Amino acid sequence: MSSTASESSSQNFSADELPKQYDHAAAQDCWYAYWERQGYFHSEPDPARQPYAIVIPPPNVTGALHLGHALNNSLQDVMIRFHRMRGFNALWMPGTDHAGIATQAVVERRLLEEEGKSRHDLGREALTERIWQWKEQYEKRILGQLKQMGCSCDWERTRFTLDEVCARAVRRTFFRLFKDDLIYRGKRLVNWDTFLQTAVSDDEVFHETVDGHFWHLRYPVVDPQSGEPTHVSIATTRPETMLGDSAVAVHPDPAAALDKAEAQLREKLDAAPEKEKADIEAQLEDIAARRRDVLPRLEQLRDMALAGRRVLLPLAEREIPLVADEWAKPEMGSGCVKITPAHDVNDYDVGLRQKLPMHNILEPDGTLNESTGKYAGLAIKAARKQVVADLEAAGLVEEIEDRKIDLAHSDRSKTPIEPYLADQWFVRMTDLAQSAMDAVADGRVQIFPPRYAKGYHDWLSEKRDWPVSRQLWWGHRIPIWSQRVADATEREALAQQVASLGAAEAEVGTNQIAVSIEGETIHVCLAEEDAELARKVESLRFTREEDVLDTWFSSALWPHSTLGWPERTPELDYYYPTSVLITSRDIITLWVARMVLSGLYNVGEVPFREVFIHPKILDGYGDTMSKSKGNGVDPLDVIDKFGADSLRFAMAHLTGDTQDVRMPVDFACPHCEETIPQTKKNRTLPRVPCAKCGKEFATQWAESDADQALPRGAVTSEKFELARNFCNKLWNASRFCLINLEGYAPAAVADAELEVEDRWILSRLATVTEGVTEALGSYRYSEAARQLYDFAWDEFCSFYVEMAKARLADPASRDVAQRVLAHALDVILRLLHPMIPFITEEVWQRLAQLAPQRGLDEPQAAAESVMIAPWPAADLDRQNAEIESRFARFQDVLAAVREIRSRQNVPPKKVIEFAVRCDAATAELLRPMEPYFASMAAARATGWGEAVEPPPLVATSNLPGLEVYVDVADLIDKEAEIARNEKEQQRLAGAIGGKEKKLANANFVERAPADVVAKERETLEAMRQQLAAVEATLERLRSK
RNA sequence: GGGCGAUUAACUCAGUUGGUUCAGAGUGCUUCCCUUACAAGGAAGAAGUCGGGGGUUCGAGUCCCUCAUCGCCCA
Repeated sequence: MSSTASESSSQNFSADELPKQYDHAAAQDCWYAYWERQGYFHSEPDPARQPYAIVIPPPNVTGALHLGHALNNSLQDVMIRFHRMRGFNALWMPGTDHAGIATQAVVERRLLEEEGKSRHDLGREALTERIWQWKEQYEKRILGQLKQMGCSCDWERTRFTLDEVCARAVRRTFFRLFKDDLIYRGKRLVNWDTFLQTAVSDDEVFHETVDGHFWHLRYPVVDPQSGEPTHVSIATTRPETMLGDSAVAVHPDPAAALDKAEAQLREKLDAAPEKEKADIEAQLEDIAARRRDVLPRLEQLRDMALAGRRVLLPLAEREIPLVADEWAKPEMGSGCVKITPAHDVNDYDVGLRQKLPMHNILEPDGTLNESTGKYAGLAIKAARKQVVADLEAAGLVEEIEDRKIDLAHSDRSKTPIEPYLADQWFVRMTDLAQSAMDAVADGRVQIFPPRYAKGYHDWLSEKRDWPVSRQLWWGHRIPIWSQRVADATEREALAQQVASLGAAEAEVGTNQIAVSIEGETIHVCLAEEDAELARKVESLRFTREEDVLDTWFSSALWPHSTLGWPERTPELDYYYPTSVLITSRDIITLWVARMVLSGLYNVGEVPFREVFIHPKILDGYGDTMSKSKGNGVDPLDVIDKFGADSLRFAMAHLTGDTQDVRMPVDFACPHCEETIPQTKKNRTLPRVPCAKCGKEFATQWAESDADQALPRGAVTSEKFELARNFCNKLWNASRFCLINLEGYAPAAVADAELEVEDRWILSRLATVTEGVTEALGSYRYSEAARQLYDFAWDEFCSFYVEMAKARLADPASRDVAQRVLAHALDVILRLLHPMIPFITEEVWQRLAQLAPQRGLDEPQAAAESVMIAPWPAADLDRQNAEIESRFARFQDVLAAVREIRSRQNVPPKKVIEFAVRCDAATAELLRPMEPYFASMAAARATGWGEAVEPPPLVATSNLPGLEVYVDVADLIDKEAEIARNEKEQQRLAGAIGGKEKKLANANFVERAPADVVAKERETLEAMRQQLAAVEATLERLRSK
């Protein structure tokens, strides 16, 4: 449907050439290619212009984009296009993230499902080769999706977190950290994914409550003396871990602990609502009982612990100490607790406090290791069964309780997490975290909405060291080579050798090689990917670390790595710090904080001046959208059905500053287009019947051949209809303009030539331009969208265009009307372009064919594309409060006439007569609008002013200061009019009573500002007049 | 347990420094209209004790306290 800009020639549009419905698909293909061809997306450093830069939060190559991405990227594109139009040299840096564990997990899972192979069957090289293939496929798909959404990224600069440029930045950063002694290796308890055989971060763990058991076990006391217990009882949900126990703990002061627990319960009891009191009281009784029955025994055990007594760990037949530690809770269970430092987070802390040995009982694959003797090789589940059986045989199982257990699962493999002691590389965070906190505290980085700064600070202030190693094959391999040596002498010798080896090109401790000593281990870090040097290091019997870096390590560098750091490129000089980062709140800590600290560390400057955190989209039930729930909306389905502009406008329209927004989700029936609300029930079915046409369609769950044979029902939302309808409205208003611009001749328009409606629309246009500019400038997207929606629809379409019709038909007034119309449309298109780029370009290009020069003061050639047109400046001289209030008067009277027509059921085509009683000034204002009452309400005015007398049988409408009479003698529904007036009488009487009371209140009159009081008096007076008019009308109606 | 958000019409949401006739929009619903830009439209209508309670104030949807419910994050 679109003609390209290049073939622009003056022509006229007839109604037939322009479809009544906007064809989004055609416009999208045409104009995206055009923009790309013209090079509008590309940005080069240009010191003469001010830069505006955004780096994309790189989407994971794990899968296709979802609605959250659509939101995130729509908002970025709005900002980029807005600033590009404002004259900034705008760069949007695109790219994707290798998403280490997530991507490897997906590929590994497919490998297992489709070929029955594990990654070890393939080997490192072959597996990463597979993942690269996956990456190529998805990167292409993701970038294609962004293009379909209209994103104006600089594709020539597309990066990938694992490409050479990013790799170099990662390598250099790691090396610097290493050299600055900010990298160290340590044993830590990590969340171990036994399926993927890697540590996962806390953020990659989700908790689920499952049915489990609580095993109460007995450990024999070694050589019990008389009066001492022969056994201690402990309880566990994971009995197999007892093989790794290092101690049994009892509280050092059980009496005090019970006191404290009791005090807390009492406090809770006082505050608790009635229904919870009984429960708390029961707990208090339990504590009292414990004080009586259990406390003496615990104190005895405590004394035994202090005396260094031991218990015998069954099965392992190992003696372990009784220790006194506060982790043991006298108010719970037996009051004693087993301590397994290598396999429980809390126990790990106890282990450190009590200096206990840490017995690791697991192999990385989740089987028990050789230290467990006869259990070695068993998987956890089997080992558990065997351990329990053996303990039962030994008579050491007291009781087995059923219990709900909170079990951590890996988000990646969906298998249970095992706490596991492993060697990990860490980044020391103390100073780095502080630098990132300072940057936000002193405003170098501003976060919007500001409340999110708190979470950022709280998280950073813990300054927890960052575990950066991942036991994966997909990622940046850690550039460290290590070797254990026998003693200090050997260590010195080796260090010398490393030094000499580097000497040819660089020296140890310079910018190529760095060395650190950890006990008897020497670590060597290389700054560059240098196969030659690496070989030399390896020839000295150093072996390279197998692990790769946490994905976030490379993402953290994104704002400067994409600009070429560590090279000091012109891009880095010019675009860094970037302008804003637009992202969602779940990665403020994971990503934003780390970008700030690494930017400061590497470049010495923050990565961005501002951060905008946008809401998260939930479905109508408040659930997060996800494929696994079946409530995920695919942006491509939305684009297909509603168009990219509708998707984008809807995204902007819902972006306020709340933390999430709800979007009720529907199925779109492929047979009849009907939307069928999605319920928690039908969203998991393979096929769903349409509520309207009754035919069935398939969902994402369709598996059987029969189900898959059905046409697929897309998941969408009715929320997009608002945006689609708006685009269509804009299209049709544009269509009207295009059809009526025949013979347009650009010329300056003098103020004297302007009609009331011209001055009104120009005044409103100035205000809206100002408002939208301000709203976008402060990330108030929904505000900007709403202002534009209301203005374009309710003011431009409903009034200005309607009123232009008559003027366009009259040769005497046609020219000016055309010029103002073209100008107004021009500004509206520019204001809307950042949100709805395709349709605005489509119209812009067509408009150019009829009206290549536009503007009122001094018509000028329009830009060749709206994308590079200048952002409208608010013409504040055109703002005119008097015209606006005068126009509002007209709108009120028009609405009153229409309302009377409607309530009296006047046939649409019947012309009615009306008169308005008002003061002379108002009459003067309204009289010139008479033609518009004719065209917009089929009403002929018969009189204006104070002298107007109501006809005998009349329908009325009372407005403050004026009264509208419609002569409907031949068709009046008298009773309805009486009823309506009585209701109005009541309402006014009530309102007047309230006002009178308020004004009689001395407090109000004295303390409220004078203008407020005066206003109140005025309205009271107006209301009294209205009441009098209503009463007069009633009297007339009743007397007839 | 700590922090943060939300609670306004049947649904999804606006409501910017407390102040006019301020309780609004879109969807849905009701009535009418295929009127020469637009039925993805036009004209009109019904519909809400602004979650509960307390407080500050002449005046509270708006500010403060508190409770309830839902949700998110952190430990």
